[in-house]
Amino acid sequence: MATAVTPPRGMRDFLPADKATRERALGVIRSSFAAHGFDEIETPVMEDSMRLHSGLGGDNEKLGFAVLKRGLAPADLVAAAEADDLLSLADLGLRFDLTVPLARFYASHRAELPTVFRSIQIAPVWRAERPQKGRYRQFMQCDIDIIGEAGPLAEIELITATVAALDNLGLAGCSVRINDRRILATMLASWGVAENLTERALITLDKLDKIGVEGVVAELDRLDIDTTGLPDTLAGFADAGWPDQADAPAWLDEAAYADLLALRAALPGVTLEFDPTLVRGMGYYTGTIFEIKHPDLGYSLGGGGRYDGMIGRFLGTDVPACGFSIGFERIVDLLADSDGESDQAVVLVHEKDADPAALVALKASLVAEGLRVRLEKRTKNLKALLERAGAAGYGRFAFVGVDTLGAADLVFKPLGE
RNA sequence: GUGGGUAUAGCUCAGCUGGUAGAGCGCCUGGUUGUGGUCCAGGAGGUCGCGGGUUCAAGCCCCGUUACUCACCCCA
Repeated sequence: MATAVTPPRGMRDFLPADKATRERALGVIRSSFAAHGFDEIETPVMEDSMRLHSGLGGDNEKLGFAVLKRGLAPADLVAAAEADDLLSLADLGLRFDLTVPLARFYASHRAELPTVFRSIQIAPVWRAERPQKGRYRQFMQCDIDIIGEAGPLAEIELITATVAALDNLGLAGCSVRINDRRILATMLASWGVAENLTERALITLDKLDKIGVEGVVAELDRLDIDTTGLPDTLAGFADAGWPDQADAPAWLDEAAYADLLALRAALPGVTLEFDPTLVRGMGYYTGTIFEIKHPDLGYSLGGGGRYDGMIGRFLGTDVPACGFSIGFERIVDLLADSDGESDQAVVLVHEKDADPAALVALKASLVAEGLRVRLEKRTKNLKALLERAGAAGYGRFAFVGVDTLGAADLVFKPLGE
């Protein structure tokens, strides 16, 4: 049974009903973004291996699928093994996100793009992770990015467009958690955390809502970080909300926090939650970071932030950039499968020996009227056939008999009875 | 990378303390119905994931392995 007819691990086939739901959702997201002035681009699914492993992808770099160089000889394998550098056998890799390719794209086409470029990317990415619920090895990301805007307008436009897309999908209850890398940096510095431990400390801090204050303190202790007084500070995070600026805690970076307050004021229709423990894994973020939270899920529906340093890695001169990504697979898992039957889609049930030319002519006349038409050979079990057609979105059916000469002779009945 | 669960017909799953492989749905055939979605009868379809072992005898017990799945880590 479990033969090799299943798709590759963590990757999926989509049946017609799933595909229809996905395409509908993609259409909503695409048009929502476009309405807010973003323009869609496309880049190759592979990038140069060196570029993917330039240190910008954080831990995701380790999860990249590498593509072997063509024409490798056994001696090449031996040499790579001896040098302990297997990655040298690959010159290409499948992209693990859409941000690194975008930075490459922008560096390549800057002259042809507007000063402030607002991009849409809706495309699959690949990560060699262990699959589980809501996690796949091939998945769609829906990214919008604004390149060339250093001010808060970028964040405001990104959050507005993303929230609009979620609203248009009918997804209720989502909120946006927000923080700033500068706040995190100042916080850790105020605790006296050494530079080389900040990454580890941030990962630990990120887990506060899962392992609690005691868990975080214990992990930080293990990193040899002085945790005196920390339990009180961390406990305060739980119900911190938006602290009063005049009465701000000592660890809070005032300038960065003022920027966040300005964002909140500019986004009155959006549920923005300030969360000083929001970290996000990507090392390339430099300023604001945000994540979409859904009350029913333990993982985020998307996220993003400002990455002002990244384009400069490819271009030589720094260009400010900020992006927001929707995790399409996690969104679509939440959407109802409400395909809905359409009266404009009809099924013609005919006998096995019906004349093909007559059937197709009949069908063509209905198609010309704007209907969607499927021919079905009559089976012994009509009920099953009709139920499947109904599930596929067809709303009516009619029998084609020997006395059916044209569309006018068809008697349509509703499906889904 | 770590840990748990599962693997039997096309699909969903039963299968007791080891003793000749089962159901429902779907599919096919004949009849019934005759503007038809009903019902009746019959039929096809399974190396029980794969490889070893224990036993007179293994779908069931033991070891290994692969795949799927859930959780952790991390992430969308």
